[in-house]
Amino acid sequence: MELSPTARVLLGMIRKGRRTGYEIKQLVDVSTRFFWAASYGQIYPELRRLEEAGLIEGEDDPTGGRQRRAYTLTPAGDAALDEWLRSDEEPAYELRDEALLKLFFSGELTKEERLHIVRQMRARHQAVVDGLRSIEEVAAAAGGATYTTLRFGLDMHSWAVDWCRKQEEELE
Amino acid sequence: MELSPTARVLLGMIRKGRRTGYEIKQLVDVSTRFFWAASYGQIYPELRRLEEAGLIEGEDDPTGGRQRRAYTLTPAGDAALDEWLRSDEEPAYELRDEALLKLFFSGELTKEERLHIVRQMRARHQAVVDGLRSIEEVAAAAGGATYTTLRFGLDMHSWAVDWCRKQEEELE
DNA sequence: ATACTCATGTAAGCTGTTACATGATTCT
DNA sequence: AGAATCATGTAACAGCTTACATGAGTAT
Repeated sequence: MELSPTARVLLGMIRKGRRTGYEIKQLVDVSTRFFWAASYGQIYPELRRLEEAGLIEGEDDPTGGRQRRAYTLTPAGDAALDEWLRSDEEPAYELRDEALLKLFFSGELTKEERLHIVRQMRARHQAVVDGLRSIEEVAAAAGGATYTTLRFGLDMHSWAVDWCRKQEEELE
Repeated sequence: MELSPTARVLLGMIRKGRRTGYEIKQLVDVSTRFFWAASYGQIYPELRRLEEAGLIEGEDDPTGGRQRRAYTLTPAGDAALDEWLRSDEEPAYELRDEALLKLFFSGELTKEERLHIVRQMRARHQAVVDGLRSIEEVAAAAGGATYTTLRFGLDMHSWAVDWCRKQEEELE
């Protein structure tokens, strides 16, 4: 059972506990967002597809008159998630960094302009560091693999901030 | 003049010298690929659009009976490239790392299985390091901004390799 | 001969975002 | 009363990859 990119994060989040599409979106935004984003436009249609495929089971669960549908994994969904987690295929890795592209083409710019690009780049990484730090305590309490990945993000973007600073010093 | 993502790399590559679509693809694959990829399916249609928009100028330049079309920047294209390079907008940054997502959801796996994921992740980063090292000498000779960005890639993925190794030690 | 590289291009399909629409509940 | 949050969903569009098609020149 080949899972779509969004299906991977949905199954993973649902295994952590019974979830609605809305809750999954909130969770993604405070945890995997920096290396695996998802939007409502992907989440809701994909939840329907996964239910049709028998990997998850939805149950209407309104709060008052407000509609709500919560999902749990079926045994097939549980197996599909494990199969993906244990698969040997080379995991996808994709990066798109506009600041780096600007830097690549900055050969004909002045020193000040190049410096400006590096500062933009540093600010970008710093913003991610700040965002991750603000949720670090919660993640640290949860501990385990969740916290490990957050640490990776924090350490990597901090490393990038340092790299930019060094670059700025060289240019000054 | 708002440039499409692919247009940015095309204009930048063409400013470095008169180029064909094929040459641009080769160049991208040995330079920006690790932070900004492009495929033929994007390159050729976009070259046509940029010519229609008056940012580049194409000239037929066959080698024997083999068709070939080489492009140069128009003054408008040159200005558009500079405008983008100097713009103040927050540069886009996007990362999609499947290994990290697996790690995030690895809470219910055994230690061996988690170790396997980290090793996959390390191999992934190591492959990029190897790829970049193989072109390092050429880039170092060219020097300047081109080499700086290659160094960033080399240093960042080397850092990631080290991070994985530490993680592996902790798990062993 | 045949395989590889040079060279251009398109069609189908997948993935994703953005913007919008709808409506209920809760907080100030 | 009005704003924010909870909650679901869709339509339009943007961007990209893959696979294929075509054909010429070059190296083995």
